[in-house]
Amino acid sequence: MSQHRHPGAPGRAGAVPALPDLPEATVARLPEYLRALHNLAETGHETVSSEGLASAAGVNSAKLRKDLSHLGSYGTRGVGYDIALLVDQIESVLGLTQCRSVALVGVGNLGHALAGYDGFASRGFRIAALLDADPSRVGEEINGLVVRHIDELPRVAVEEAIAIGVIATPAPAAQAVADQLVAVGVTSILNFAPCVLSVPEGVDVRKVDLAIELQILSFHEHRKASLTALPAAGGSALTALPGGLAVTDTQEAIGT
Amino acid sequence: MSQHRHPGAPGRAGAVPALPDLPEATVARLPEYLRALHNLAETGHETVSSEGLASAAGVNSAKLRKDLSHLGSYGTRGVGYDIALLVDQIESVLGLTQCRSVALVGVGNLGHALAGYDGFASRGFRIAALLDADPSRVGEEINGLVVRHIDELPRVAVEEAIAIGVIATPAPAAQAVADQLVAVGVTSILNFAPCVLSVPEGVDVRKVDLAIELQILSFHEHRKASLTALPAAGGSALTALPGGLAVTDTQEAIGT
DNA sequence: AGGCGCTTGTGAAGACGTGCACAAATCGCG
DNA sequence: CGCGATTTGTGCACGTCTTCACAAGCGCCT
Repeated sequence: MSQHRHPGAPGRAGAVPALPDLPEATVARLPEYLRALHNLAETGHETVSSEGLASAAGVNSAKLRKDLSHLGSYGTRGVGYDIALLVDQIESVLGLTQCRSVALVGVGNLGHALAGYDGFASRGFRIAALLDADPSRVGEEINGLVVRHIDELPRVAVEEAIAIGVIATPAPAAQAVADQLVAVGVTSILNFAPCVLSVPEGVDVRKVDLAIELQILSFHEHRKASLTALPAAGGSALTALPGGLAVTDTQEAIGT
Repeated sequence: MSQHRHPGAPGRAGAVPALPDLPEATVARLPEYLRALHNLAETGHETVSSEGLASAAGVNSAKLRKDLSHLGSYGTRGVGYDIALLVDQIESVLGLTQCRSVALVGVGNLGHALAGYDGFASRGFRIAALLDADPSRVGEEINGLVVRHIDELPRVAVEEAIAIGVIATPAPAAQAVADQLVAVGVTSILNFAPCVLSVPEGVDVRKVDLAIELQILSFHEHRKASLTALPAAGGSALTALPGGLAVTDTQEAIGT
């Protein structure tokens, strides 16, 4: 399929030493650390303590230290972490030293927005192709890119060296698109369609469902409402809300 | 703030017995079950086994049974789950029996798409207000809703009984918006801006970062590439890819 | 040079989530 | 009426993740 090759050393110290088999939970947090580090670097910092970086990333400092230790960290006791070095390390581990090309399938409401989202380019991803099955959408130009028909995927995949596929189609079309992506050698898929994709082993699928997030919030909202309503009485009471409300672990309040 | 009340019984058997303090992991999966159940209901099914529902939702059947048992499930041994009853149960637990009003702040690229996303309405959420700080965007009509200035938030929050705030602004503006939302009594926020929000206790924040998802995929892509490249030799080898590839837990391949 | 304060890295314990495997329960059929 | 097929609900063991607490290491100041 596609032959990847890490182009030389990351830039500074030792080249990728090994792939230390990181815990998934750690991998999921590394991008957040990376973003926080970039922010810190832009504000002129040279080094940062685990405490500082942790609060910037919204996590516990012990967790952060353990996460970084997993990738054979480069901190200095009594000082902290060298920001530039750490950025290089994390980017190297995440495989961000090379720009990966993304094919976006489905140029509807959401696809349109994703095509114009500049957060991708700024993190080293290049939207290399826009595809859609609807002929009336083919030919449209979005953000400097022309929408092509999904049947052109095989050619596009080779021409643009597509590494990642993003599915932003309606749910009924998603499985077929996924099959087509897999057929042309894509092994990483980001799925925005509200459905389960079945893919062969070796293909990674991550799902983002906006409605699910709202429903989870709804649950907590419902629970909070019950907690403040039930303890009072049964009827319709305009109870003054007590000081201590419910707490969840989604994100902790940061004092400072 | 807003007095919620579950309007009578869910529709059939016992009214919400209590709030059984579900595990977070379970709560996160309930919406997925709900979607699968709706699909099944539309295709004419009356009941479904844990195995069937599990595969439709992309999870393990044991996990599904345990999840459902947490909310005092209503399955019948030897038969399965009554779909209509289960839908009512889950919707009741998630607090979806009432339609919740959402305020969407930030009508840029992403906000535009979210405003037009019909997946919200179909799951019982109503986008009740569009807000933006940019005067040039105020007054624009999107999907039948007029964009209003963020300073009108206090009035809008009361008029529309806003329960959930969605932040789709650029990162630098997100914290200020969050503060404003909290100030008008919103206790659930869905944040699309790539930054950490600091909110008081009792306020739930869920974050969706599209770029982070891509970076996680990038890591796995990177790892898969290393696994197929390193074991061979050091140089540039066009190694035939072995049969057994890497597997991740994000989503398993479904054989059937 | 030596001590002191600060910060990292990590062992260990606890909390949480997952999956197996099986007993209990229900239905349908002879 | 009883039996077998089927499926739920769950006790238990295992693995993963989190958090605490502290020793080891580093730089700075005297």
